[in-house]
Amino acid sequence: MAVTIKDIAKKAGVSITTVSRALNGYPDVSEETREKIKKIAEELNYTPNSIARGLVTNKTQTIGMIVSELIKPGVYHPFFLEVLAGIKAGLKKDRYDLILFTVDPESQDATSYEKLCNDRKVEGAIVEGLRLSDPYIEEIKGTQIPTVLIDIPILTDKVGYVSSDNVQAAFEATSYLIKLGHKNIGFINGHKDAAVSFERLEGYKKALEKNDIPYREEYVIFADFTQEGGYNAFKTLIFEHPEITAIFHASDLMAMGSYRAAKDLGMRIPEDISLVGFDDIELASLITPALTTIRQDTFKMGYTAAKHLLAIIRGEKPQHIVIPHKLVVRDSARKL
Amino acid sequence: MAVTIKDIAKKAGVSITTVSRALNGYPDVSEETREKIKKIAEELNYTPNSIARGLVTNKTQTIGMIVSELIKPGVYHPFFLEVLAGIKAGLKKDRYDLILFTVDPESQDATSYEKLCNDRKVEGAIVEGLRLSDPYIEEIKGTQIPTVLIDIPILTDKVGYVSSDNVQAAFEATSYLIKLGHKNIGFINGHKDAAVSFERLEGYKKALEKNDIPYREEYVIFADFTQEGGYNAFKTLIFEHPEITAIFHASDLMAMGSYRAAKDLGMRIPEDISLVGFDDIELASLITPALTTIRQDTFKMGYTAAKHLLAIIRGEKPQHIVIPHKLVVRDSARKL
DNA sequence: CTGAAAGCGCTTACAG
DNA sequence: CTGAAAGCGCTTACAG
Repeated sequence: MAVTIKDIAKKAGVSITTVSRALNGYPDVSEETREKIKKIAEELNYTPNSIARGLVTNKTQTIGMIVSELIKPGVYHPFFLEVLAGIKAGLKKDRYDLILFTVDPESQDATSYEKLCNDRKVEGAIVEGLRLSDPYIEEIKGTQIPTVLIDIPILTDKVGYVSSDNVQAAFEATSYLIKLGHKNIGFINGHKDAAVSFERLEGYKKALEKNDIPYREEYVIFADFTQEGGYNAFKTLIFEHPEITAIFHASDLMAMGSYRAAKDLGMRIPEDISLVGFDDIELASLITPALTTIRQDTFKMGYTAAKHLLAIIRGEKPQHIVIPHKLVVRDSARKL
Repeated sequence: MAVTIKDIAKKAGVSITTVSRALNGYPDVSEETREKIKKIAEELNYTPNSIARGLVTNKTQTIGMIVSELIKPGVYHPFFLEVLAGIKAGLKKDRYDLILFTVDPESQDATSYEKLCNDRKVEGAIVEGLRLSDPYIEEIKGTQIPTVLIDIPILTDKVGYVSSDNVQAAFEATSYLIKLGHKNIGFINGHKDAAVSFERLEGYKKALEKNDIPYREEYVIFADFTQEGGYNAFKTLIFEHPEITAIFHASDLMAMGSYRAAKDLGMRIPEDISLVGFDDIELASLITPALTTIRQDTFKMGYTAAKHLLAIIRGEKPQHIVIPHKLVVRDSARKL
């Protein structure tokens, strides 16, 4: 039904070998023949069968994107879309296509990471949103499939990763609060199943330390990145430690929870409590008062991840690539 | 390198034909042979080469998802993620994989719809976010590729679509405002490049008509679904028609723009102006006052689109499938 | 510059 | 119940 090189060969009166070579731009075809073949291909509206080509070249021009818990309100998903757009942009020039896999820890399908990738013969994969406890993590550490992770620190001879400098970002956010005069600063962190949580905690501690403010473990709550989690954490923090005047959050969603909790408790932002978030989701600039937060360049993360994956596929050495972030100062924190 | 049926055949001392049949569950293989082959396949950690299979069966177990303007703040993208999750869920049982294509009108790549699909030999496609003026629209009307559109009304022998009942939804939203006592009701609509805009306008008109309220064209502004668009439209509406007491919006994002504009103008919601949105994005329940809006079951839209596409691929007749919506009453509209 | 042939890893009549 | 063979649509040494 679909037109093949055989049809073109017949019509052009040449062999399929020549057709293949002409169409693929090999130099050893006379210009005349090439032109004729190209014209016929055009006329017949020929589309090469990528499946057949894939079978022989063992290249599929496909990379896999593996996302965990796609719509659960989790770590990365507020900006999954932008990362995705970045990836697509990064793949475009090399004409790679993207096949999307979604997994979730509960029903991991008993499909191993390698199997997932091999089934579809993807040439490499970008992985996002995996929890540290996910079995895929261990597998990826040992895989030979070119892989780039987003926000998950694994570096082997085939696996690299892209992330913000979470330590530095948290350091800046906390330092900002300190500069405003705050000393009793709470930290509503993400869950312990995300690498970024530990990195951000480290940055938070560093900022305190640098300013000679003692670290108090009870000022830190591991929530789960969600609004609900932030809501509860805020209440706990404020009830148990009313001396707290500012809170840094490891996600904007949790900061939103704090907004709601503050409102419930009759506290005003930033008059009664200063808040800083992390992510700069759309909401952050729309809410009143607008949220001061860390903006990650998520499009660039995706773009860079794609480009780096392509490089690894070409044989380059995997790296950890850091994407710049930025503290966006708005109205949710005040000078003490 | 990778293990093939040949390896299994050799090890089992049978032909590759038998291996293929045993592994694919054909009945005409002795249980004994089947068991042996299965065990060996397991041992060798065999993964069938889907490319090779695809070449011979001419089935790829792949469907394409085509999204336009992925990260431009557009019509559908606030809930792209949920639709996507729904699609993945709908595809899961039949073990179809999803390949994601992003297109945008400006750089349509000169790649036709058919070409896009044929290149990757997808068995069908789900299309979302296309503008009515997109050239793909015309192509899709004539395509033989099984296709399901989201929110774009095209129905042929191979193409079906899934949408909310936008007329009814807009009717309900407007009627709700009328029931609260509002008579001068503005409508900030989406752009004219979306089918839903016309449907929602129709529903708005119908509600007015049913309640003997004359339709006034100047109360309707076609914005572009974005926050910025809503912001400007709100100001225009309020400046030119200060008698307006309520505004229905064709997207929550535009309603957010109205929130901001109202604030700038020193108007309180809902005391001075009642607002109703459309979509029920996450923001809607988080903002103060919480936004009354139409919730679309976007996960279900995706799920249904996927299931319906599979049905079309199996030869069933395409349909227009309506996904139920719901008016979610919150705090942004008051009784007059 | 061009073509015949082998082969990628499968599936599927066909024959036994 | 099993196997030999053809074929899916390409690419790529190899030979000329």
